[in-house]
Amino acid sequence: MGTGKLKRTLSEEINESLVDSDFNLKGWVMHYRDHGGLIFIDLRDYAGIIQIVFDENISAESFNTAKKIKNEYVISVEGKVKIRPEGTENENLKTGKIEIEVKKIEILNECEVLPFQIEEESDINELIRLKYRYLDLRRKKMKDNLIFRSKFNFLIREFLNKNGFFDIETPFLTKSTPEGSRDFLVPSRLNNGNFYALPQSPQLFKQILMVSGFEKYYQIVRCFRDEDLRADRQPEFTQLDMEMSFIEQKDIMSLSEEMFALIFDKLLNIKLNLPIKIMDYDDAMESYGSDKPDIRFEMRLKTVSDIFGGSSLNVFRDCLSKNGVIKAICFKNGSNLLSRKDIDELVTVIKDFGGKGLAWTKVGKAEQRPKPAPFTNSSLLTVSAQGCKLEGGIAKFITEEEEKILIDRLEAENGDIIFYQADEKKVADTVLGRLRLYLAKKYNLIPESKFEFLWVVNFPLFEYSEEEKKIVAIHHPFTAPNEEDIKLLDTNPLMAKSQSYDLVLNGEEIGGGSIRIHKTELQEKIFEILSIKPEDARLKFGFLLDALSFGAPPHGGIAFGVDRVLMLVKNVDSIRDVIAFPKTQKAQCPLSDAPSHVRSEQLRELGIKLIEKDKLI
RNA sequence: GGGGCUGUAGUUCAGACGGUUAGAACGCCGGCCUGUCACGCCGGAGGUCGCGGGUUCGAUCCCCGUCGGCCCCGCCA
Repeated sequence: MGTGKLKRTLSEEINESLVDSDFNLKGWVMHYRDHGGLIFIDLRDYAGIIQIVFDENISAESFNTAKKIKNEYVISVEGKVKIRPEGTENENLKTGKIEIEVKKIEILNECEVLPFQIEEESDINELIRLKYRYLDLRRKKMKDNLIFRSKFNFLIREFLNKNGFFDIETPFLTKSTPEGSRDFLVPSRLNNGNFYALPQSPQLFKQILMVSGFEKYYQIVRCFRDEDLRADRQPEFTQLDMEMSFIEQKDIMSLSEEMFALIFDKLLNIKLNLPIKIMDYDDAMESYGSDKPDIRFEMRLKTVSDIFGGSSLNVFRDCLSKNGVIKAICFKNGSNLLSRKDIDELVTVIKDFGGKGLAWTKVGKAEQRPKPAPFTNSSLLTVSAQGCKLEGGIAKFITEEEEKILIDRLEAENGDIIFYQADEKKVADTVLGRLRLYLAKKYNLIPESKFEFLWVVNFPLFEYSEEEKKIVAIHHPFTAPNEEDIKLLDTNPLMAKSQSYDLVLNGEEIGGGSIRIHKTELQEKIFEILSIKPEDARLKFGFLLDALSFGAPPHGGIAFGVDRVLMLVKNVDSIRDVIAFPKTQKAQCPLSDAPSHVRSEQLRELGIKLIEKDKLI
């Protein structure tokens, strides 16, 4: 007996108004409850779950077939929609007020015993999840994530199409792009000894499309980087890549904002406050010790170098004499949250962050008490005008005057702890910035349900690389300097700021872009500063330089990390949970078993001979 | 390249000073059950304790190595 006269209906389409109508449903057996003379099945299709009932008095034949059913069998049933008997409704199900009384059933496919249960509450080992990813993706959470992703992509395409953008594909088999990461290489059979590189991003091609006159380009595109993996890094990941001509930084920013506002509104029902806040790179580093500040909480870094000009503390004095800085953060209520042992452990943490040590003082309530005799070693000496005093740690090296200004500047109150870092500016900033995040995470200072966007702008154009002993580009070598900084290129290029912008969400960089250089002369000057020889530039990306010389319009763009945005928005811990078929930390795919050996003929065709790694020169 | 956590039944986890037969829950198999919904009840099967070596009378447990998974640093926008 088969089903099939009726058109298939999805579980979500069935409701109480359809009582006594006949429907055909197809799907997977989620739960199977055999009560002897009555069998219940929770049938799952992609849209949801509905209960179906087999009663031997309604259809003995169906009932007998149903006896053979096990979990995850694929079935097709025909039956009537019935209101459930009073008292047997299931409030946890959208379809919990009704059920399907089955008249006909067909088993479309059976299912082996599962390696893990589909709706297991506890976390299954990720290796097993990935090996049986098709089963993992049957789980509601994973399915929801991927369906959300699909809607997200659709909304973006719709929005950009409405705004005059063209979706144009760019090659995957291409030439190494000038961004910093390691390329995935693809050997060429027709050109033995030569290799394609998979694109780290479509950077050069999208600029060339601007030269071609498309004016507005976008692509939701795979990018490849052969670097070590992290929870938020996969070797292949997806960017929303955009480029526009005759445009300025503020236009790209406001378009991006509009797009995110639409996404948050339509998909999450959250209204974003536009415009998104903008912060200078320098301010971000100064106040948050990071170029991607998490502004969901305060605890800003403060420079206190001036206070300690004449400090009796050797570490501080030495640091200042070497042109270093002293920075501090105030950890609200830290004295109560942290034991002495916790504080000591933070010193180890700080060293992992690259700091030399960690100075601290507790903030206590000042008491009216007689001043101790001079030359005592008590740390309870000082009393500030704010009714607070510093105690413990380095307090004994801090004068009353210093204390007063410190407490003021850090807005410290009774019960707080102040942490200090004395080092060269960049180190002090980043170390304290990381401590800020560490403490916030550990002591739950971050409002989890909040979404805080932030633009970080005015990045330096260059930085000096100690490793390479030369000036390198912060963004990429096609980033345009700020107009007013062009003159600095000849005098002090490291001071020049660029027309670039990063979009940060909850302390994670989710996108970045820049206005590009569209004049050959300026581009050549940049190469010169980067010590890239003209012949090397030609070799690597001569085709872009050529293109720029044929009437390139002013242009710029931005790219967003789709996986990361989805990870944040869906509040999952890893981008693997928003990617259908991700790889393990060793960049392997347990499902397909890639990467794998290839046949020797394949290698011969490619002119490739394998040698053992330790025999490499 | 480095640091941390981890690997015991199909799954999630217990476990022991180094000492009889390594446990639980869920799943699986068999049986019973007409209102369940993570159904229930009765019975049963299921283990190279990741792999290799060492110490020991004896190792799942201790030591060394190795492989895998996850998190992080380096690396990477």
